[in-house]
Amino acid sequence: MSRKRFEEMNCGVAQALEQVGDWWTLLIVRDAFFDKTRFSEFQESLGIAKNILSDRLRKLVENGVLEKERLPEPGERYAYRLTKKGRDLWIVLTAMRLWSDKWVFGDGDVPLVARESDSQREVAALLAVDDHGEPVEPSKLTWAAGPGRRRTKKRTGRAAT
Amino acid sequence: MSRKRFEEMNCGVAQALEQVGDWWTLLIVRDAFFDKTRFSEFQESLGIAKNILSDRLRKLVENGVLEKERLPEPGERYAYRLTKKGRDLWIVLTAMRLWSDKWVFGDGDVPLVARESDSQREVAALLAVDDHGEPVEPSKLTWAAGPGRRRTKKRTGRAAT
DNA sequence: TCGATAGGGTTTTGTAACGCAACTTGTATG
DNA sequence: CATACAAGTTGCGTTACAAAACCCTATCGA
Repeated sequence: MSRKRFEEMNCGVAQALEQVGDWWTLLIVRDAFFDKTRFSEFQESLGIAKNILSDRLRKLVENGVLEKERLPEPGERYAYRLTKKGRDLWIVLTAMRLWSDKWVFGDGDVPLVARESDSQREVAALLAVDDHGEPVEPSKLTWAAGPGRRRTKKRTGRAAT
Repeated sequence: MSRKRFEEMNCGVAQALEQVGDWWTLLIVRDAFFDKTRFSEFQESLGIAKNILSDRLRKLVENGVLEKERLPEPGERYAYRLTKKGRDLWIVLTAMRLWSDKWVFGDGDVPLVARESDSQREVAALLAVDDHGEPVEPSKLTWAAGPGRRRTKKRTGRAAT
């Protein structure tokens, strides 16, 4: 049976998974942040099968996360670059990396840090802020329906965010 | 052959994917944030097959993201609750949700918002900060090797973060 | 006490997705 | 002309996933 799709789920997490929730996709995006642009660069770096890489790159381009550009070099050479939408995934990757730093690697075993290039200050955490940039206390957060909230068809009640 | 594992990749993103990068896993965690605790609650909410749910819950418990508690109720009743490690995934879910709000739903179609319970202030963004809580400029960020950085075995050079 | 019901799974079975290797295409270079 | 390389495509075998059916334990109701 085909893998279940999350498109119809009225939930941002599900939608993000739909576009980048694949095993390889986020790693390709991560490599793109490291200025990798070429098919062969992704392939070597990730050890991914070529047909899988081909498929993922195509989907990423379709979804507007990457853009494909033909290079003026000899032969059929392409560059895959992050779009604005793709660069906005930076925060997702950072959230995952910080979580792993804390819970998988632990202090002292962190393999990679992000720094502001001029000041060399390190990104230590992500802070939730409101629309004025004022911090919001994470422990006090609750969820509420937004303007685009749909009821699901089957159950009238609570869940199925 | 078997799906490639990312355990050996010395990269936080890969490690996070290894533990919660599955199609269903993050959605289960999301439901856990909505105070769902019971097998049947997850199943109804997600429409997931019972064997898959069983498998994912087991792995989440193994990885310390959820803990399984036997309830004093009649029958074999269990509650699955987020551990501290699991609750720390809040930031990852939020990052994905905000990304989708911006790039998939768009303004006005956001299905869900997070608010501080007393002030009702809405989480509008995530801000990268250094260890003093001072904001870091995202556009200026670069990556650097951390203390736990390993070289990969096969290629001596550049990549394989 | 015997069946019905419910939660929380396992087993079975089919299929889609994955992974590998081999092949293809287009363009340069020796 | 032969070779090399990038960027795929094709074919094929295996695996993991999904759906449905089944199972086990426990309580409740008659």
